[in-house]
This record gives sequence, structure tokens and C-alpha cells, in this order.
Amino acid sequence: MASVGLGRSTYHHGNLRRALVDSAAGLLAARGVHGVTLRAAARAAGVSQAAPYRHFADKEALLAAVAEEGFQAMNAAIRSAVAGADGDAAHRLEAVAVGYVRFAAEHPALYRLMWSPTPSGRAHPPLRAAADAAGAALLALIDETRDAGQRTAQPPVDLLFVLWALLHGVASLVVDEQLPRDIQATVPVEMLAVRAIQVLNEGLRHSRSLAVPQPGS
Amino acid sequence: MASVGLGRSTYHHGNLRRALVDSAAGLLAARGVHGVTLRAAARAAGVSQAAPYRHFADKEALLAAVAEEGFQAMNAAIRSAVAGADGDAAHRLEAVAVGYVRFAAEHPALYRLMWSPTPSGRAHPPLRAAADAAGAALLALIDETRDAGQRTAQPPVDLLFVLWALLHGVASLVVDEQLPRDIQATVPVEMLAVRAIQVLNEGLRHSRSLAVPQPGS
DNA sequence: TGTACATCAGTGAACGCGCGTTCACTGATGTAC
DNA sequence: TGTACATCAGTGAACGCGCGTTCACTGATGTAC
Repeated sequence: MASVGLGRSTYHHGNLRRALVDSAAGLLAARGVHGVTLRAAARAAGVSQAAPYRHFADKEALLAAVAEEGFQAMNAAIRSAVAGADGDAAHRLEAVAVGYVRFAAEHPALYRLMWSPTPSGRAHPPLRAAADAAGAALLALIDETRDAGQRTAQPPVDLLFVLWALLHGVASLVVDEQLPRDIQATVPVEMLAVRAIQVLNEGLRHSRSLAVPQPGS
Repeated sequence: MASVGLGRSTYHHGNLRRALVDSAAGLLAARGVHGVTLRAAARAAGVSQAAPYRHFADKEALLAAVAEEGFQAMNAAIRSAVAGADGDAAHRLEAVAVGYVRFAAEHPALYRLMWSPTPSGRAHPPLRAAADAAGAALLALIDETRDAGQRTAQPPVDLLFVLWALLHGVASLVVDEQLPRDIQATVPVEMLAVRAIQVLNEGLRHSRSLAVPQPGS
């Protein structure tokens, strides 16, 4: 039929959900959140504007799916960055930091969406799950990458949180292009991440007294 | 005249620009960026929907004015928090952190707007200026609050940047409600800020080797 | 192996919406003389 | 002190827009018998 979309030879698409998420992610990267539209995503997938409603309850559900895959992708990117580092604890921790910040720098609009209040994890359990999993994996990874001597006094969750906050802060500044000009011009993103983590790691090393000791660990 | 807005007895408003910025800030706090609309701001100011164009070129210009005042307010809040701290360097630094994070927690939508790519500082010089001034003031404040012994090896701008990134990270996590539930339930925002700054300050203290010494300072 | 039929995944037209922005206009203000 | 007039800051009606969403529909699929 002439009215069937360009990329299809059959009335049914076959994998429309996948195609819509990909279209939306493309729109997000190219034009920001504002550019993500159910109609535009449908158009990009070569399908009528009502078709997405077979797969997503509303626009926010589509955004939630995009954000969900963002968390999975970030998780994978950080893991692979760590896998490429040597066994030295400090280097592995730096690899986490670089992987994290680089992901954000390479996918600014996606990173922003992932942390924005809409779509809300509360309303979209799979998104919530992906975010929680990524957070837990990151914290576990950070803890793993500390050397054995440091780990005897295992830092409580709120010290790990400080590390996470630092990474998020660096990533956000990079993503939002808020770095002072002199820094932005001379220091590559990866170096900022490494520097930050070095400073903080020194802090953790000397902050055992702040940690609540975990008996028996 | 019956057609004149409720709050006015004269055809001219008198201080419409001020009123529009206030309305917009109110809408922002109450409904998020999405709720900020030229028409809604005009309505709230008791004025026709075309009136704002006498004072703002377009919608983004109104948002820029709101963000600009946000930077000024945050700057003032942090200064007053520091002014209330005693002379001890560590306590003063903690006061900066608490002031920063508390401002963000109290004005989440505003804080988000201030760092978002729209309105862009590039397109709105006064916004750019306010952001730069706030950044510079913050960095200066952070540097001031370190004690003399530490300051002999003055940390270069990229170490100050680490501190700033940490504050921004904590603030962002709080603002976006992304804290793990167990932390959010048990640790007040201010305590997170203090803890973060303590850890980092230890790190700075032991990271002189990272700093490029400033000859003659 | 063939056929009836329930179910699923699309179509296309239409709705109502609030928005940003423009336009010709008019009331108010203040300054030159 | 009074008046003409330029300028400014509002009005109100209208435009076009793309959007989210709904609806009755139809083509395709796959399963029971």
C-alpha cells in the first residue's frame, strides 16, 4: 500500500517500541528535551502519530523508557572503563570517575533527563529500578576500587555518597557548560574528574574518624 | 475604567517589570519551569498578555531575569550564612557549604533554572554577569575561609573547582530528589553538606603536592 | 490442512488547548516653549 | 501657568502553531478446532 511507511513493507512494524525509544533518544541528543515529542518520534519511526499509544501510555512513559536505557548505558560505560584499568586501587577509582564524567559529557541531554524530576521514578517503576541499580552498582564499584587497607574501616553509605555527589557535580558542571572559561579551555574533562577524585580520595583516607566502624567486617 | 486590572487604579502599572519577574518566580516555585509562561505571568501581574513585551523581548528574556536574581539571592544567602559563623576556618567553610546547599534545597526549581542551558548566559549578558559574579564570589569565599597555614600553598583554581563541584553535586542530588531513601530519611541536608566538606577539606589539606605553587604568595 | 474468529497493532481524521507573538490602537506622562 | 505634542506603556483581538490525546476504523496475526 502506498500509505505504508517508507521503512516498512508490512502493515505491522514489528518492533515499534524499540524504534520509538531510539527515535526519541535521537531527538533528545539532537534537539534537547524540548525536541522530544510523541509526534516527532512517530514521524521518525515512519508511523502514524497515534501508533505510539499502542506502546506507551503517554509522552512521559516514552521519556521514562529513554531515561531507563540511559542508566543502563551509563552503568555499562563505567564498568567497561574500570575493566580497562590496571589493578591499582587508585587507578581503578580514577577510571570510575573518568567513565562517569565522560559519559555525561558525551550525552549531555540524556544525562540531564536522567536526573530530572520528569519523568519521575515514582511513576515509572522500571525507571526507578534502573536508577537504583545504577546507583547501587556505582557505589559498590567505588567501594571495590578502594584498596584493602582502606577498606578495613569501611566507609558508611554517606561517605560513598560524598564521592557520588562529587562525580555528579563535576558531570553537571560539564554538561551544563558552566565551567569558568579558563578551566574549560585548558583542562580536559577527564583530567577534572581525575583531579577531583584524587583530592577526595585523600580526604577519605584521612577521614576514618568520621566513619562509623562496621563491626566484624 | 472597568477594564483596568484589579490591583491598579491607573492605566500605567508603574513597576511592571518588577511585578513580572516576581510573578514568574512565583510560578517557577509553584509549578516548575513548565508553569512559567508569559501569559500566566501577565495574568498574575493583572495586565494584558501583550504587556510583557514592553519589558522583555521574549519569554527567554523573562526567564533570564529570574535566573539572574536567583544568582544574586544565592550569593547573599551564602554570605549571610558565613557572617553568622565564628572565626574558625573550618566552621566558616562549613557555613559556606550549608548556605549553598540549603539555598538549593529551599528553591529547587530556581536552582535548576539557574544551571540549565536555557536561558543561556551567552544570549543574556546580565545573566552571564550575575552567574560569573556569584561563581567568583563563591570561590573567593571558599579561599578566604581556609586558614592561613593552608593558604600558604594557595590551591589553584582547579582545586577550588573541585570544592565547587562537590557543593553543586550535593545540591543537585538534593534538588532532584535522587538521594537513596535511607540517606534522605535519616540525614538532614545540612549534615550532608557538612560531611562532604569535611571529607574534601581533609583531602585538600593533604593534596598540596597536587597544587601548582604560586610563587611569591 | 483449512477455516472461523478473537486479538493485536496499526491508520487517519479530528478535538481542544494554551502558547508565543504581532498588530493597530489608545490612555497617560512629561517636556519644550 | 498653559498648551501642543512626542513618547511611552498599556489594551484587546487575532494569527498560526504543534502538541497530546481520542476515536472509530482496518489490516495482519495466530490459535482453536
